[in-house]
Amino acid sequence: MKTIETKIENGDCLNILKKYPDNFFNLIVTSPPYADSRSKTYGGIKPNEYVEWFLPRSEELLRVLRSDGTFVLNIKEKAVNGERHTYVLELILALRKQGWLWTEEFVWHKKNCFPGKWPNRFRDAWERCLQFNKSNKFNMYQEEVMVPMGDWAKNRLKKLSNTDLNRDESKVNSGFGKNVSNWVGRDMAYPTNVLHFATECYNKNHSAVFPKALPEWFIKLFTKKHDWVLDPFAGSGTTADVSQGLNRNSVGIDILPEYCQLAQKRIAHYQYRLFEDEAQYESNNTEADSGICRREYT
Amino acid sequence: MKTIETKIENGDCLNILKKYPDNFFNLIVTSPPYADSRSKTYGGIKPNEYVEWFLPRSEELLRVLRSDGTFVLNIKEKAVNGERHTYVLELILALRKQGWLWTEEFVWHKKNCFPGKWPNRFRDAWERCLQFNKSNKFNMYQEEVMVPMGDWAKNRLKKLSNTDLNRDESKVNSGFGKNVSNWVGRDMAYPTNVLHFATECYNKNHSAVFPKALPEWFIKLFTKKHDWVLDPFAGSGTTADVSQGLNRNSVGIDILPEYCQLAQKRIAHYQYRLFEDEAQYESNNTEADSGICRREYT
DNA sequence: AGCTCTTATGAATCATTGA
DNA sequence: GTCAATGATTCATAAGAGC
Repeated sequence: MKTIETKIENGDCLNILKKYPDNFFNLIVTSPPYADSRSKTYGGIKPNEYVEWFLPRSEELLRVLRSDGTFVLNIKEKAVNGERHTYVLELILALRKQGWLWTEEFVWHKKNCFPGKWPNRFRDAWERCLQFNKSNKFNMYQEEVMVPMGDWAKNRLKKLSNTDLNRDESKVNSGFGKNVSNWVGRDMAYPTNVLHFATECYNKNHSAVFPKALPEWFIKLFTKKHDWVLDPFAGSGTTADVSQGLNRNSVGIDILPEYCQLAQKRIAHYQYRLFEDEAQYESNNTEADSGICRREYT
Repeated sequence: MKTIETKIENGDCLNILKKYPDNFFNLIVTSPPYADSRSKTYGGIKPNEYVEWFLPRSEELLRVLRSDGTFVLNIKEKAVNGERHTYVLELILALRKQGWLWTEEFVWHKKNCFPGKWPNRFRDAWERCLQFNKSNKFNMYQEEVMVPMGDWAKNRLKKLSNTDLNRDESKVNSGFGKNVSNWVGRDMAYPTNVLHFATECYNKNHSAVFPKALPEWFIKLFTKKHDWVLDPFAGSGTTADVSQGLNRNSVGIDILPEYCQLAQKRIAHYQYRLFEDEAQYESNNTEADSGICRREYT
């Protein structure tokens, strides 16, 4: 029986990370503050200053990441003066100069993107999930994110409506039945580099970052149990929460005390639920208060 | 009834375009030869030389495009030595320096992408469709590409609740949902910047996989009938073919004579079919104008 | 368990107005 | 003239309640 640690630390990751040794984390997955958004609540970095702001922090990330580990960066540039800003492109180029390998770019398709209408632009329904590595020998557990084909097909068929049929030209033309026959006999399929997740929109009083499904997918793909996961811009602690649920150790850092408190509460809540479920749980409030949360694993 | 012109020209677009006047085309949509791929069949440009090769040609494109026109570039970087190459990012930055505005990046999600398995990479299921403009006052006919609303709308609009009327401002006080009655009776919605098209894989002898649905969508969105469409890397002539079918004038340029012959044949065939089925063709067109769906949701 | 119906809200963007 | 705040526009999802 091993213990899972879940730490929430308050401060700028640039400073906090100094405490951590080289080559420690197996995965860094984060959604940093986007340029020029939430300027009131999150210290708003200007698009033109974004790369300059980011690089010292990514330098620390490069140090604490293991050589077989992975860094996943969820980000999307906004429209400025009718154009997409280029700071994300410049960031990718700068990170490569810093020593990172730009291994892959996943697309997160936001199925329920924000509504709106403009004369010269459609709604933005996707974000980048940039994968960086220190070496091209990195750990990847592809089987852990395989899609069960049978269930998927069952669900898909059940939910199939006439609107779906109208929208799906290829199904109409090529015959849906023919495709179904392809699925028979195959249980699991590997995914692609396009991820389809909806943003979470339940009642929340803080600005949501990414949906749990997003870090969950990358944690499964790039780590195994008892590995260490870092989120240097933790926000309300989604990554730490998910890591705990998947039996991964994790560290979440955020500069705002309010967010750290929220994250702490999420983790504590989880601990409490566990406590109820399992009688032999040994309570350790001292550590929980100091930002460490232990979870049993059998 | 006016005449639609469809020209196929053999040669390097860098030279051919010199014949064309400034501010002539309403839309340029193309899928240029990707760097380092198809090197045997298409004169393979090396990734490191790609920007340098592209810029003189895009200079001509900038000249022949009208100031209210749009340039759509379908492209995707390949993995080189385990990394995504950066030439597309560099190209975007270079095009901006050349005077283009980088207005938007659409994602083309390839639903039936090429099968395969690698130890450190999933299948690549998306490509970029980069939108560039000469000014932020460009023509966009959004109604032409509207899609049916989801099933949710049917139930949602049956009864207007009071919460719809006073949606409280959670983060950004945007006064949302003030007039839900606007939705009643609507059955079409505007699309997003994520496009779901299947690749056409029936013609194995052409190396370019450019499904008709892709240029079709952009032609409908950015041009009206009798406008001029250019594809400077026409390949087998998909853009010209589709333009003709949508009653747009077009010019397709390709450096390979074989491709030009293929394209020529496609157009002739189509013309013949047009002549035969004129009545039916007109009616189809009316339907298309009223919003037949070419887009899929997952 | 399942299913239907209700309801809140999400890293949005542009045009206009005001300082 | 540049920058900042405000108003207007809008779609799809999942939690939760009810049956």
